[in-house]
Amino acid sequence: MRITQEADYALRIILFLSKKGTDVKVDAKTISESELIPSRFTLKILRKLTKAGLTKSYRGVKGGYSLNRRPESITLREVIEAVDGPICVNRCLYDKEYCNLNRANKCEIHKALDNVREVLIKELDGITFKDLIEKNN
Amino acid sequence: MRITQEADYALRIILFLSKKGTDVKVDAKTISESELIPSRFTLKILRKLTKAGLTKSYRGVKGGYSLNRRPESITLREVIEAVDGPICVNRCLYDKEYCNLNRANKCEIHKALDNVREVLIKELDGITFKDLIEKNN
DNA sequence: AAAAAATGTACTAAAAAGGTATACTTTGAA
DNA sequence: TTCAAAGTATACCTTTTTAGTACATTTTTT
Repeated sequence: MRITQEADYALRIILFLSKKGTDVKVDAKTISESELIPSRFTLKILRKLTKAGLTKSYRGVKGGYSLNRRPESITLREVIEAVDGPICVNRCLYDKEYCNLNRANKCEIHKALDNVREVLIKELDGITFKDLIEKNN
Repeated sequence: MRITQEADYALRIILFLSKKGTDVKVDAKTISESELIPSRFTLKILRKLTKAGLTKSYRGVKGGYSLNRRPESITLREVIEAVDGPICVNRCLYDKEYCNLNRANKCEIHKALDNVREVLIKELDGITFKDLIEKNN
């Protein structure tokens, strides 16, 4: 029932960039040193974030990364999903093949967990990086 | 962000026993066959549930398991926690040693995830096995 | 006393998480 | 016009967790 360490790092990276401002470019080394994330791993995560359209990358000397969207439009959910894949409380719901009862649509447990999942998503979608920056003041 | 397969099995076991009624004793083999849970694994899970006070066990010939509490008093949360341990969205929050930033109390990400955790717990605590049985009708 | 049940501990295999290595491409500046 | 500092892509490796099994023991009913 936990997000991965990788997603936690990703949230920290996006928060870091949000604090810098949308058009500020920062290189991966600076990010990894500021947030204490292993440097190769930082690059890997940034590639996922860039692929998801959350960050922009600049190659070459003086390259780096910046936010690709405004902090108020980025939610916790998006960042977590960019790294960990879709939010999901129970694998049976996400991957019906996996359900050894094949009752996914009838099973009361699964229906209840699906509601829990919706509540969770709604909550994660309700928190933006602008919210997080402002709380800081 | 998922409960384990083991917790999913546990929920199914408790639902199964809830449907039988509080004082009905069922042996592990019957449970495992009805719910398609590997038989040794069923026993292992039932031991955790018994330890947590959710089920009662009877040894010897004609032994088995029954619910130890009324379905209206057992929540999704309790069953999940009996098997997977405490509900936790981010390991840093649960295990402060683990947080490589050591900012757990200041970090806005962590504060936000802690709120998410509370929402999640509240939701899981709000659903009892009586609710699940009744939805079935 | 034998059989049918649960218990306890330890083990193992497979999958996922977390992180690293290597070879490559792009770009700015000397 | 090259070279160093950045990012890219793919593949690999190690550790931890998950999922499940094995085996010897204990309890209880018939």
